[in-house]
Amino acid sequence: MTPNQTAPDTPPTRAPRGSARARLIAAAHATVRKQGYSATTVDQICAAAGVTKGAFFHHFASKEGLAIAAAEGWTDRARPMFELAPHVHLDDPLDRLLGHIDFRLSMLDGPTEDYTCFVGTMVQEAYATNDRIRAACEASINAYCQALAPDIQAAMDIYGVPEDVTAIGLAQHVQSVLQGAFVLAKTTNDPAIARGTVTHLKRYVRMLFGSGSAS
Amino acid sequence: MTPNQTAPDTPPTRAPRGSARARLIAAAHATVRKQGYSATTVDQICAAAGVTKGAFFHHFASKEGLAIAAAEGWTDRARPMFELAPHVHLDDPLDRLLGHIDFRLSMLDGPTEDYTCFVGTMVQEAYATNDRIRAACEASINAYCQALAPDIQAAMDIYGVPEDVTAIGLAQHVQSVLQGAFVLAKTTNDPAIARGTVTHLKRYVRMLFGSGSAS
DNA sequence: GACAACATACCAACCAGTTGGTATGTAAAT
DNA sequence: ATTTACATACCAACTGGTTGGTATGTTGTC
Repeated sequence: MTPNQTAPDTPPTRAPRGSARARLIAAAHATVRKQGYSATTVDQICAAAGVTKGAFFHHFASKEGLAIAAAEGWTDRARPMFELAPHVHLDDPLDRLLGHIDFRLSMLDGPTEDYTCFVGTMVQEAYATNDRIRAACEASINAYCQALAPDIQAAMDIYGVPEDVTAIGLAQHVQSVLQGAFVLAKTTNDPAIARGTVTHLKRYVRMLFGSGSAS
Repeated sequence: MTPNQTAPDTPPTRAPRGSARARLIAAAHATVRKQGYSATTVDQICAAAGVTKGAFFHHFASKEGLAIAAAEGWTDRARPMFELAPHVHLDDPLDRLLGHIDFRLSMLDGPTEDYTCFVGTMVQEAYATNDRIRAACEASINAYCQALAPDIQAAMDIYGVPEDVTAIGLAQHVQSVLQGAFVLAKTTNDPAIARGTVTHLKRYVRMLFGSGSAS
């Protein structure tokens, strides 16, 4: 007759053993993208992950520890998404670059927190107050730019670009426009402006490489 | 002999009466740009402004109230800086636009928190959780784009641009690249990448308008 | 002397992190 | 093939410090 014994065999849908760490990182991604880092509490992350605080501090030494692990996890999560996209199999490197921009453009849809960047959001709150988090965010952004650079370099070798344009510099510009697009999208809570700005980016890349691709 | 009575007549350099509101807004700008909104406490803002909590809640109903006032104050603070810059007196609207980009480029120097955007930082933490702050940030960004649009439109009328490029859309792109430049600068705590990305923006504008200005 | 502009003292809620414990797996010893 | 010993994974309750906000007192100004 005890009221909390609704059924004799209903452990409250506890998450499978061993999944807590991954669930906490995923919960951090979701919650921080929506609310920012400081406004996100450890309790909120635990609730979203479906684990208790004890599990949290078993896997991470502190909230900062999770933040750093989540920044690394963000890179791991993004990598396959970009590497498995269809445009990577195109022959022409410029087509691959433009295909990537189109791919990023197609992601700008749905709720804001579903397409914005975890590390871009977090670094804004951490750059001056927590250098370890800042460095973890830098590493993640840097990995993205480094992944983009080879195709850009190959396109430069074929088509040529104005002097003092570098592959890594243009990759950083791509990343920069995307991050700015996210900020603008947040001001209206609508991806329309973001799509416009990424479309400008695509036009710039086309113009830079002589307005004609090989295909 | 009480040790904290160093001098009989030293009121602890209290701020002049009537300045508290403006000082609090300026302190909010500085502190939020450095730490973000959530990590910034009311006590910190009061300390930076040199006033007490009583003064804070005399002028603002809540922390949210200050945030909204500070977003409006950000627009007021930026306006004269842009309107009084020398390039606004150039005859050619494209020269004025390029002059503005150069002006923004020249601001990318010194400590990160001195050139980044208050509303851009704040909206990232507020877009999903506080619609009043979000709307105040939107208004500030929008005012900037609206201020930029007339020169862009005039340049378009003279030089022409590809179809489906609009003045307001290009103004939003300029703002977007700047916001992205700030995010990238925060990842390295160095404005070098930001300068690179704004240089790409300048090249894009030049190419868009046919690569030759009037002057 | 009345009202605005502050200052001081205080509070309830909240938050990161701790404590002490339990459940589950695993490997060596018998 | 058990038992013993230990390690990992997790949980619920608690705590000390912090935070946004309030209640009340004081000072300058018209």
